[in-house]
Amino acid sequence: MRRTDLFCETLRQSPSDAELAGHQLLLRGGYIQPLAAGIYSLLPLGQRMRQKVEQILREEMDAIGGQEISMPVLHPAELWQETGRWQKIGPELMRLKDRAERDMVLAMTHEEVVTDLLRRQVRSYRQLPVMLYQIQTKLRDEPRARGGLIRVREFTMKDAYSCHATVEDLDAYYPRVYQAYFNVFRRAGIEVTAVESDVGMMGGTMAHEFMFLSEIGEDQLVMCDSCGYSANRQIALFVKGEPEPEEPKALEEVATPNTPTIATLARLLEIPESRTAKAAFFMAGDRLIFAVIRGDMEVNETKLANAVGTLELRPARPEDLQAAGIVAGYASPIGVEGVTVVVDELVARSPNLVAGANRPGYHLLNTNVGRDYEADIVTDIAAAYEGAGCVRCGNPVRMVRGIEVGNTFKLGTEYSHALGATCLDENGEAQDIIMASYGIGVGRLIGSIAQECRDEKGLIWPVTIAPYHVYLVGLDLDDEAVRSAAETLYAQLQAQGLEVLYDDRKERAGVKFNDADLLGIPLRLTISRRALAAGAAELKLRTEPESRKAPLEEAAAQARNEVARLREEILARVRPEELAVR
RNA sequence: CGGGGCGUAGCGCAGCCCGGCAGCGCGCACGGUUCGGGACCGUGAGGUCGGAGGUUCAAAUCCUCUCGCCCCGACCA
Repeated sequence: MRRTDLFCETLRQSPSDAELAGHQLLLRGGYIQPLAAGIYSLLPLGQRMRQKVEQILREEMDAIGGQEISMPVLHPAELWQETGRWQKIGPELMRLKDRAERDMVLAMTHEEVVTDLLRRQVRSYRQLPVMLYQIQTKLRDEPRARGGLIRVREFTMKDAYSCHATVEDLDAYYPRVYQAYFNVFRRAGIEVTAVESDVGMMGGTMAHEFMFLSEIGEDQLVMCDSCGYSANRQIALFVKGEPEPEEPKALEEVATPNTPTIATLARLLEIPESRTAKAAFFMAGDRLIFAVIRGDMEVNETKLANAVGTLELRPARPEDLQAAGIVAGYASPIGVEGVTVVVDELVARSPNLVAGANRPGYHLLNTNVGRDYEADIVTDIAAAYEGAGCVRCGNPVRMVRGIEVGNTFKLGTEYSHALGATCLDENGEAQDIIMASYGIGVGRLIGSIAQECRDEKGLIWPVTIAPYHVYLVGLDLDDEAVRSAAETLYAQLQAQGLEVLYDDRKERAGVKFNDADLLGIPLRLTISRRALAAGAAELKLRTEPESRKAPLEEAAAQARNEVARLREEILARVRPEELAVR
């Protein structure tokens, strides 16, 4: 491709509404163009990268028996009503009506449709297993799109669905997808960390997230350097330690003016925060959830939501508390009616905690679960924190941030049961089909790589996904001899099977070099009067500061070898991976 | 949805308080000089000042409403 023909305008300054470095570079390099918040066009360079990533995805999915299909983006609402997600999922699901006023859905994922396919097509266990995948547009009305391609409202996702006659078959297959996922990310040039995760709106029994570790990530991960335990903070378990055993003492009210927080309370009473019980309030629909946790810990909302069996948990507002007669800052479940009390298991086994007296300015000493109040649910609802004890080995864990670039879910029979997708087993009995779903966000992956693979001059793409292999800089092109040598080299490079972007513009050297760096093409070749005088082209890796001379007649072959070497370097990272489990 | 910020030429910004000709840099077009890491000189094109309403002799500027974009939080895969 000649630069004079390429639809690509590079910017010297990045648009002011771009925050992340990777996003800025994608904009400056002319890879993407925003249309609205979280909605982007891919320009030719961006589209080429998407195709590179998609090709890797196809190869890896095909290698584990995947068959590519294409499912609609527009769905009738009935299908989503059948699985209950029409009701369960909030405004994130895009809904619309067609001209006949029928409710429709813009797909955010495709479990419903693929399960509908199964119930129409599959009758016997002999037709299973089957792995179907597609690379398709997804729509999610994110409350807050941000970070360029990292978090968008419309995006391309590779989603795959495996369907099995037995749980054992799924269990045997799942690790193959897991391995294929690692292969995909490594071939695309990045390392990810797989962690066990919450099943969230997908439902099901086991899930992994493939996290690209990055400071800009929005997910928090718990990692143990000692034993390798890793989990999303949403579900991370940890060791809470044993409270000192103590005989229950008599309840006692004390005046504690102006101590609405645990910190002020502990200071006033001169006790550690761990000797207090903290109340936190959430709404599950119109049900008020009264969560009780030890004063030195935080509530993990995902654990709490799972405990009460809801997808929609939101912090309670002052008016919610007022309606229930709860005094914020001085609340405890003692004597409070009409709410769901969820007590962290650590609180349940900690004697004599200080808790609110349910009137302003007073607390109760020596509260004990079971004696002073009853819990509707006792379970683990505490959030892991930096330095908490690892659940597996007890050593302190570390909190890191990550971007979820892929996920895998064992769905079980959640969808097949709801939609009646069954097959007959060996005994001629109808069984719900066992399913799993697997996603990888293509744009998010590219955005993550852009954020990671760059320097102060611009992007530095892994050769496996770079839009072009070689950036051919032609200088002094008004000199006929140089121009003809450049044209010849351009043709030779292509004849070597290389993808070449040939900068034949009437620009000064600095402009072309800077553009080459900005665009992040792995290999740069320069041909100029000076180079020609030496009978050579100059060859430079994007990652190296200096160029070297390559005799003209060898230049194309050397370039091919360099690209092959870069590719092998990346592919050498592909290796077997053990399933991460708790 | 809560808090904060910003909408002026393709991009980056000034002008707004204190109302009075719509500006600067980059980019773009043309001419010339340059020519190996974002050159220089000259000429030029390009703007319903996000939109609507109001105040005023007069609004980019003041007031009201509204739309959009960004950041933090809430939420979410």
